Amino acid sequence: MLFMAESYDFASIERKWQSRWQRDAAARVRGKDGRPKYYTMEMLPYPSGDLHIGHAKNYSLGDAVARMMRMLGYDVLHPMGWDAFGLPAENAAIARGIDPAAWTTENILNMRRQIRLMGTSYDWSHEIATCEPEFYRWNQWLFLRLFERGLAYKREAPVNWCPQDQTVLANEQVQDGRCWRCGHLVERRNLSQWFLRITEYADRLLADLDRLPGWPERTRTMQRNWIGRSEGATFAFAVDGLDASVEVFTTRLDTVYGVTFLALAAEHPIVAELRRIVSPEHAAEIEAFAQSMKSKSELERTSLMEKHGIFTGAYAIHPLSRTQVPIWITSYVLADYGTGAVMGVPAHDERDFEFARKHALPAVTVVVPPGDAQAVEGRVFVEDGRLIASDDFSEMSSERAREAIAATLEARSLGRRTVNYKLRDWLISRQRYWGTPIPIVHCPSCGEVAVPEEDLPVLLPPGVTLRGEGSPLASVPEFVETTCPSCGEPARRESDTMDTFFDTSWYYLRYLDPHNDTRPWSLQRAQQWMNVDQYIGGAEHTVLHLLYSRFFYKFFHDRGWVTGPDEPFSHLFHQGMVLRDGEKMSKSRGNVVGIDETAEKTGVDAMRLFLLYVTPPEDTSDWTDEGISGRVRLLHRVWRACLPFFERAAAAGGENGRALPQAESPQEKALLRAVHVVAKSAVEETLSRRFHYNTTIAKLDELVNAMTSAAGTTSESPALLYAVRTLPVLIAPFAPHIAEELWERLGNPQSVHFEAYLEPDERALEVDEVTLVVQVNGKVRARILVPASIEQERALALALEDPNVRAHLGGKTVRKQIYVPGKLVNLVA
RNA sequence: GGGGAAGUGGCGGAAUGGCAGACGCAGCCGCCUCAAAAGCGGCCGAGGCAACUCAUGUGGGUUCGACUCCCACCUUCCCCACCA
Repeated sequence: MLFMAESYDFASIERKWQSRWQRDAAARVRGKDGRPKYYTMEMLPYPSGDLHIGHAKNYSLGDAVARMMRMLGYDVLHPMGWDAFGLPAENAAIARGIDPAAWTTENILNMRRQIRLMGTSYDWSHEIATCEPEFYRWNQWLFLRLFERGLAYKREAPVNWCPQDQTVLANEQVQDGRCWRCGHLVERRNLSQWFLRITEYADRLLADLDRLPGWPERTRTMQRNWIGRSEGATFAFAVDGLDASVEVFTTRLDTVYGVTFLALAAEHPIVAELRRIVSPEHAAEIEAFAQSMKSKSELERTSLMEKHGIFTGAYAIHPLSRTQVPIWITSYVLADYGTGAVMGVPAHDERDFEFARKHALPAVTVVVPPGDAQAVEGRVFVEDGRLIASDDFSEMSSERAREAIAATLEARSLGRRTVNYKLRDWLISRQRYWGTPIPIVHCPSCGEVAVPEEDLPVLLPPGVTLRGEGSPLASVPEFVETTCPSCGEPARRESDTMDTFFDTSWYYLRYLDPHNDTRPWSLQRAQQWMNVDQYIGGAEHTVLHLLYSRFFYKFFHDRGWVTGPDEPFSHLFHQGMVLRDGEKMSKSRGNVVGIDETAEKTGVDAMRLFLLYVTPPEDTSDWTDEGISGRVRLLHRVWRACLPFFERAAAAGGENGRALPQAESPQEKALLRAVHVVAKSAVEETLSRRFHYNTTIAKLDELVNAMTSAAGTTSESPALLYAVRTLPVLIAPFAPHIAEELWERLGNPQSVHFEAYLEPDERALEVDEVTLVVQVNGKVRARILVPASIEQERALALALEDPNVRAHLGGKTVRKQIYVPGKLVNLVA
């Protein structure tokens, strides 16, 4: 051997191209050059410190999509930013006695470096960080637009309070009765808080899910369930001995004659009044029960399933039967759903049944199954059926009875048909520092006054000592003490900050126009770029971020700030998690795969290929060191396949040999086909938005195998040269560094990422010969090699000639012949 | 309790009505090497000497033909969960 062949040195190749791409701003959008727009983005990260492998999977996929779409001729906007406000920064600041801004900035610097280290193609000229005044002033501006429309309001209500994080939480942020962030049990507290009236949009948020075919079905279903629409009726029971009534909501008006008690939540406003009219003993019991409910956490009250309750001593009058029913206070009625009171129908509701049995309340059967009416006596029957013992409504079907009873209640002004939602208004106040100050001033005479637009942003005061208790901003006199913008008298500034989900409900619009200092974004930019064509991120945001964003976008649409469809994300894709050797990665387990180490050990091209190859992107992937070494091997094979052509191809000039050559042999034909099979897969997986690049990369393996064996027999074939010249284009979206390096070494002056992707060529994809499977009665009995263009007659004749086929036919007559061109013949005897 | 997704070799997966197991990982054998690594070539679901038979969670069904479609069941994972 005269000299050592140069081997694939991923470290220097990756370093070289990352700095060159950054210098050339290679991923900038092109602007108006007639190409169709494509807005694709990944969910922006929280700057927690280090990029983890889950981010890497998200961005490997997102970057492959962006690069594919660019090479397919689109003007691609692919931005990145930072979800930079939030509790971890504040907690880190408390623990270390530092400024959350400093901690956040440091993390952003590190993670931006790591995202670049992955060789991703983001257009950094659109970068945003939500903690910067030039971003959050527009949070405040948008809040004021919501406020002036009555969609932002302050109200005292029982809310979720996390004692660990010392702040309130939105419903969506309570999981299994615990804080989504720290896992601490959530308490119930009555506090005055800011809400956004998302319930105003409940109907549209629900109905429009049907107009999002580009969203995963499970995500739409989960949102549907979360919104939880139910149709029913609301009607009132008069309280005996009191000039007041209690409204109840029900979806089962057909069971109304089965009511044997009325059940109230402990917080129901009528409870205080009842205490006045009942005996002192009952009043004392009511007080004690209400107190015991108050002291219990939401989880204890609702998830422990034990149904507690007491009789109040008061009675209500059934609006239809005019009978007396006892009024109970129970643990299982929710204060903030429906009316906070329910009609108790033990015979036809599981929960009422359980409660009635425990407290010896009677059950009255009023709906029976069509067949055996006796069968349900003494048991709970929750299905629809035929009514009995229900005055004029007896003998009706449940469905008809619901209509008829509702009509009667409406005619007599006793009630009305109503729709209820599980969705509650979105609580956005947070008693924390590191978030957007709510731009409101509380004036003793004027009430809640909006901070004038010219005074925005209300800046977060710097240098606040954070102790992790109390409301940090409330303890800063220079911040809180102000004058009323309306009357000029002394007033107090609102000290709550916003939930960070406010920031991420519209950040995709700020990306479009990140430096606009007169508006959050311009209508022109929104018209040019919205909607987001592809959004890729984890499934954990299904009912949080993705629902809030839809709400905001509909509001913007109604105000005319965006045009076109009133949904922000036309296509949504959830990538799966990444495990390591079947286990979750965590610092405590010590099994975290670091981006920096991986870049050093295997290179990021191999990492990107592995993450896309190991599973379909929506599935959970398992990171193994052996697995990634398979992708490293592939890249070495790619390199070696191209290596002998560096000098020759460069000398021949980049543009030569781009046309599909004539295949001189079956092997060459197969090689050319393998090239176009990769292209076909890549294009189809991209445009279908299935993104199963695992199959594309498997075909790339096959191509490289074919190139390796072709090189073993002939090194001068035009087909092999064509494959070598085309390979960098094929792999550019998935392994961008090696693609660029090979492209340059093969004599191309311009970046491979500006090339058009290889258009799958039908001539290259077609085959001359196919293996026809011959079945007899559905079982494979022969395989015959035939010309691809074979006629049906001829194929059947050849099939019948096969000795094994004849043996299995055993002389019987063929009753039926199935012929699938290019695939199989089935002879049914 | 409700809803959703999924069950295929030792492992990740491919095939979505037409040759089950592409491609890779692991393993085994060989070549190369003084040796090892790398690389290259081969084998790799089970049974059988073979012809073949069996095999995609289980049981049915539709079909010339089912991993794929339908029904029932089992298992796993995820989400919601006293929402009247």
